[in-house]
Amino acid sequence: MIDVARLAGVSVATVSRVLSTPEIVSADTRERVEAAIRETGYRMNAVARSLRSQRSGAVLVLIPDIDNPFFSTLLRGIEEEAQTLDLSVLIGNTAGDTEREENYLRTVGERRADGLILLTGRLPGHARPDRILPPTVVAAERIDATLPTVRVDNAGAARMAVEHLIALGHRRIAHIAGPPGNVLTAERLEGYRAALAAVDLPDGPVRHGTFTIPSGFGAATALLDLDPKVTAVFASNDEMAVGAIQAAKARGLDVPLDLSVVGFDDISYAGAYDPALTTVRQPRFEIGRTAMRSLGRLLADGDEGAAVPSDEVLPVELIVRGSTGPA
Amino acid sequence: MIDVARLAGVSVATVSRVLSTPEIVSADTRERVEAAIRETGYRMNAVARSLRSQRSGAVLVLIPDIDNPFFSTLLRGIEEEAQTLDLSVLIGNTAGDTEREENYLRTVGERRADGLILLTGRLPGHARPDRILPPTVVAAERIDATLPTVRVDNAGAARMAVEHLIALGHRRIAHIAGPPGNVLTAERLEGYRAALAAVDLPDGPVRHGTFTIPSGFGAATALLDLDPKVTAVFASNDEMAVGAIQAAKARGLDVPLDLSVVGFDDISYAGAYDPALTTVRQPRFEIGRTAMRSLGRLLADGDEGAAVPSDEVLPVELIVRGSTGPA
DNA sequence: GTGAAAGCGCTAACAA
DNA sequence: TTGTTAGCGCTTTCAC
Repeated sequence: MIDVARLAGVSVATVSRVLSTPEIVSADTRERVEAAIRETGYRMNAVARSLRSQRSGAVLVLIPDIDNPFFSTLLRGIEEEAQTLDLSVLIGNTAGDTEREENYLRTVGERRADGLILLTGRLPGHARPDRILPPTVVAAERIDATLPTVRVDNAGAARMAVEHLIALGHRRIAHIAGPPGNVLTAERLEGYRAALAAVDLPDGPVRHGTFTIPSGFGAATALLDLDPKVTAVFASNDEMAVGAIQAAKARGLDVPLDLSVVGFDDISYAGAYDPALTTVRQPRFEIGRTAMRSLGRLLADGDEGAAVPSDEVLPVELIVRGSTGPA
Repeated sequence: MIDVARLAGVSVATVSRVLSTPEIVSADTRERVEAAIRETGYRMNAVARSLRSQRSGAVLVLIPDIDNPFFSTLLRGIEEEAQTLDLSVLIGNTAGDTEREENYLRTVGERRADGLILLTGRLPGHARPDRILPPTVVAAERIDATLPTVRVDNAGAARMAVEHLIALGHRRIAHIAGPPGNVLTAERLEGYRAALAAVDLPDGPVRHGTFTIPSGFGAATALLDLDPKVTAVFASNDEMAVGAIQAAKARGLDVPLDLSVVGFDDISYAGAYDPALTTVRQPRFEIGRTAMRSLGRLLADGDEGAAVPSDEVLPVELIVRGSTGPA
């Protein structure tokens, strides 16, 4: 920077101004400085800037499993928006490990990141209420009413899925829920029940899975054993729905002729499966993008904006494909 | 740090030593300082350390599409190893956009990152030979003989896949290749031809796709129209293999009874598909991990290690599942 | 083994 | 509008 200043015949302060607030520099000087920057091939040292300005210009994304297509799309949305905000994205794959979470949180304690996006579905640091979190936005799940959140209406979306089955004439509709204790599990189960209750249908059988294909297979097998008159299954995510289809095929049932199956999420290969999966599409990319946008606002506003934690609910869409048909 | 020093009755220099090189501090002082750190809840400012030590402690990963399961697993491997090396991972999703690539490269010019991992399959900056790249490792594809690379033997792996078909008695084996001009396309095509040549079989028909399901569908349809006597297809990746299976089903062919299909990559849902896909598994996680490990070494060694660019070739594995059977 | 002090490369008062 | 200067919080000689 000293070199640039010398070449342009100005002080380093002026060079700094051209870089951060060009509008307060006279057009003439600005051009001279810009020419000097080009000529010297000068690149700002972002670390020095961060030290002085007390902002790292980076955000940390805590993600349970980057390899899960659901989260990787969220991440892509985050990344896209971060780029337009000129912020860097640090990733922290926690693999559900609390210790790793703690490790990564240290990162922001050490000022490597200014803000935090939580995709982990739970509060870090054992939710210790004494711990002061940096500017934080929660995506995909509402885990704390005091934190700004971007999510979908899971209960409403589940209800939409089950109403689709009801409209097709199904009356005995089973549910493969997620693991007990999970927020998503509870909300989607609630939506399932609400849809049935709305048309005075009794609850069908319910089994819990773990959001994986094998668990969906197992749950569907149990369900079909329990009540062979079931004609439709609503699974709490697409993986379990695929497992359910496999279970149906395994016992010689045709999907959708003998059994209709609806999933949740619309992961990328839902449409490629045979039969193509009817499911509820979450706007994952948009959720990520919106979360990043909110965090950007939070960082720009200082502490003011944090006073009113936002709760943005994005719309879902029912995608009807080949895995559902008339009862 | 001043507070900690005061509380422990030492100078800030000693606190710094306890943090970075504890072994040169006497056990007694060290304990006093550590106690003071705990008591004050002091956290090191990583930015100040970076400024002083001229190392950001971060690496930048340039990735074409974070949403592609192939790349997200690579990224997970990178992340995992980075964590053990105590390095942060910055992601740059380029979406194949040269301008974005340039933008991200600026990041390292600005000293936000110390090193670079390229998953992009091409040299950034229009491969301008004048440009000096920071410590860089290339993963998954060999794009430059002067850069350390971690990859698999694509030709050998493709050959392995085709030999599997030959062993099953197939004699008329078609190939769905990737887009022309692509390194992977060329290497896998070469392996396909080598396998056939080794047993004096003529080349089967070849069509190019774009590594997507629809392109695989289109290519397989064209192939089957062209030569109905084809009994097996080797696709250059799993997505196109799935497309090929869909094409076969669409014309009433059974897989694997009428047509055997082999893919490449073993993406996560290859095993979930119906029929489950026979494919060549790339050790994606290991590739990422190894690339990060190499970069870590590069960063630790300074410029010395860069003299001999490494080329690590990791083993692949043929995963035989339901999509292939006897001719 | 420990302390004093000089920066790392910027930004932001404050002056001019 | 521009320059001077005092740090941001650390690490690392160089003394002692």
